[in-house]
Amino acid sequence: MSVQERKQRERADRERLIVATARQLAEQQGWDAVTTRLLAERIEYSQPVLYSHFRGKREIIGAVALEGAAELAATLRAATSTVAGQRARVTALARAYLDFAERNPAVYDAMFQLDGGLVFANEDTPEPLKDAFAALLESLGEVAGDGVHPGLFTELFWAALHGLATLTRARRLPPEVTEQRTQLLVDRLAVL
Amino acid sequence: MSVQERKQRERADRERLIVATARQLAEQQGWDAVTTRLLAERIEYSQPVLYSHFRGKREIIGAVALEGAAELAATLRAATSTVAGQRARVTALARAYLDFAERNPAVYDAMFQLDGGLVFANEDTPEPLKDAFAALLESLGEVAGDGVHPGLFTELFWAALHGLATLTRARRLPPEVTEQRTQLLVDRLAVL
DNA sequence: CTCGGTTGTCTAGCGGTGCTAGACTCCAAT
DNA sequence: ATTGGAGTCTAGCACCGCTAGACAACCGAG
Repeated sequence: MSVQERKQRERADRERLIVATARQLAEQQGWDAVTTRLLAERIEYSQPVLYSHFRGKREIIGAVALEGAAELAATLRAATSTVAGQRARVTALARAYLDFAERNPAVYDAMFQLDGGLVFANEDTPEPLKDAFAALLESLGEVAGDGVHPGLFTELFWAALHGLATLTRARRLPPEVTEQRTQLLVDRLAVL
Repeated sequence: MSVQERKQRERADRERLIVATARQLAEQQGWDAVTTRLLAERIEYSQPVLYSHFRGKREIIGAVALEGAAELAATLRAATSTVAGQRARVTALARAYLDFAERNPAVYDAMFQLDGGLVFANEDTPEPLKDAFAALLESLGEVAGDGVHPGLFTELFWAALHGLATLTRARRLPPEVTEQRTQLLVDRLAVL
């Protein structure tokens, strides 16, 4: 049995290598550069090996997205856990979110811009995605205001953050005043 | 001279045909289906003709985006011009924006999601794009609140609308409660 | 220790993409 | 009527995601 276990372990290692390499490649040269040929070359296997792990390129993107969602959730919790006061906590959350999107553009794209074959807002949404939303909800639910559904409020706040993140990164919004926009967002949307 | 004028006119007509066909094709079957081969077939010319009008596919997307921006600006002005009262006007604006994105997903993608080679937030931003932002500013500037820069406020409100539009259409947000989210957005962000 | 069979990997190639070089046609001006 | 240039087309390049089928490597049975 030990032989099979070793093979399974090696296989799992290789799968992680594929995802990590795809992510690295995407962050360095953009998702367009992540071709199955180049990816295969980087992991030092031939193309068909990729298809023995994933159904296709979209599933590889999906795997990167899930990894990113877990990181985002952890990042948000880390940024808010040590901060006292609702206002400061929400501000820290917003900054952490926008910062994550700016520092990991390819991962952010995999999660929200590209088609990774993932299902959202649904009972069979993958756990990391639900958890990332939960991380938002933890800080935002308490500032939703009276009579406002915390989930609905979180959705709105999230959408605003997402809009800021994508439009800024696509150079549709001037990046110099990001901080002012963030302040305004927190001031207006949150009930403190 | 009349011959050259006729040729120029025919050329301009054909260019409009290309853009209109690309848009129609994208709305019907998605941008993935807009291949240069299929597009050429639809306009009943060969592929190279496309490249005598545009540098490449991205420029065709850009042309659709500009057309869409002009329409969006007109739509927003039409939706707000007849409405009395700041609150009602801003609500009408938000609904019109989200409605436009939902009814013209391919055009919306061309403007904000895909790479159409366009420049934003810049002095040499194409006129229709600046005008679309101006249309937002006209209704939103008056509800920015004291001491808040109208342009900055409009950017934030726009980002929130954009986030709602994209996340809803990508099925990242449940569509049933769009109206509630819109109401909450207007209530919180606008100073009435 | 040999041998069959399974499991894993590779080479080669299919049908598609955006884009373009070079041949050709057709027509306006001489 | 001739000719030069504008306009269009055919054919093909290099690349894409993906896969069939050949081949090698290894495990377990005799």
